[in-house]
Amino acid sequence: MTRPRISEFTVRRLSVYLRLLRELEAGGQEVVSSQELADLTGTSSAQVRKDLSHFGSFGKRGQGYTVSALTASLEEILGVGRRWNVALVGAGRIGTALLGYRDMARRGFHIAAAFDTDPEKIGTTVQGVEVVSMDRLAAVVAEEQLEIGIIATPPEAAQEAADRLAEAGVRGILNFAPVRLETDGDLAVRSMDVALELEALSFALTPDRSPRREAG
Amino acid sequence: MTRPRISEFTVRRLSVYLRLLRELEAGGQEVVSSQELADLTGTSSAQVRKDLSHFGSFGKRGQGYTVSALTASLEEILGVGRRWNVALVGAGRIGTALLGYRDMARRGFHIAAAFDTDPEKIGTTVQGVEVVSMDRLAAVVAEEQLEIGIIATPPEAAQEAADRLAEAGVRGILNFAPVRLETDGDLAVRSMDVALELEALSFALTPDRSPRREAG
DNA sequence: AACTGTGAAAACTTTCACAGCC
DNA sequence: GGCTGTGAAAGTTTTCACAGTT
Repeated sequence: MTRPRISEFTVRRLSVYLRLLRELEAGGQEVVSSQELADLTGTSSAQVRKDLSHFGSFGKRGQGYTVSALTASLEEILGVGRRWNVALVGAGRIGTALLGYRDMARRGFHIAAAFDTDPEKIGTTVQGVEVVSMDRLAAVVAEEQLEIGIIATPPEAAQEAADRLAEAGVRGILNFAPVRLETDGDLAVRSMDVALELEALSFALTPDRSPRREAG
Repeated sequence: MTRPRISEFTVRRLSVYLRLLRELEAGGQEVVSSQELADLTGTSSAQVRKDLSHFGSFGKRGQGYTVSALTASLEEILGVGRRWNVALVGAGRIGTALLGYRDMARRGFHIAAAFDTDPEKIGTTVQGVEVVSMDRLAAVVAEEQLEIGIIATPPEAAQEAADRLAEAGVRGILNFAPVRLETDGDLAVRSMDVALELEALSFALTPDRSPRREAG
């Protein structure tokens, strides 16, 4: 039996469970039930059990889950028990904010180099990371075995950044530019888009004024 | 007939369609088909038509959609044809990056004030916006009629920021802190979480090592 | 002929509810 | 008694496929 395709929803929740489990572990709690995990992460106990069941059987009936063991299992499942080397493209404000995000390194995501096209920036150091010319992207990605790329460029430069990262051998991209990236199917891509989220809020806060079918 | 609950998926896609339509309009294109919209935004033509059908009938059979008219309709549906006044809580690196995001203001989301607790920052100006003490949050939100709050604080300060924003009368929150916010049901909340997205990439790039049932 | 709008079918996700184990 | 693991049911989203309109 091959692993059934795991949905994005499940993966997202596993991350949330893991974050909580680490807090519980730091607080000295040794055992946790699916109900408690659910209450603290905003889902249902059945959902927690179903999510975990895709990967195996981690609890003891009548008892619950051992916090430390489940933490370790989720780290292995998510692949975060290791170091990921990351290439950042774009050393502007978003890039700088990411470079200063200490949590990222603590969680195993190490930004090895920041690439930019601005000659003023190249050669400088931002938050302790060197800014390197885009021309050297392929070489540095190969040399330092960077597997994940973060795109924090202006929108018009994002597609080329993605192309270059993919060609250089990166296997996943986190995209902050508000554009849809065209990529090969074997490249994992996720996007974060502030404008989209704000528009979703705007929709939620806007009274319905759209055309409507009559009743009856 | 009341409007059926519109899913987050649909809202997200409407935003994407709108962004594309604006580009097409700027490029002088007058008519677009659901197929073209789908190809350019990465979905299916049936999905485009179904999404729009929740709000009315915007196209002409045999012809397609008038770009300018559909743009205007989507702006009205999403509620982005107006100005939204925004409160930013946290004037650190993420806050600064957001303040510098020119697109936000151009799209109608105006950050009116940035709140912080750091006495060093209060009174200064970041990207043209004044940094104000958290003590004045309620007063400023009321006075300037701020309806949306953005939380860009450290995680441990996020819940209090949310409570204060809600109490001050904000109706929606965009949360950048990696915590789950407890809020009243009538407050719209959306979260953006870099760590979660990176872990989702990590999962996608990690070969399956989880326990497995035997075949047969 | 081209393309929309939409019920019906398929696919997917969540919840239910209970057997099984501690 | 308490709690997990899991099939089955319910609910949600996407895709299909075609009648209807220009």
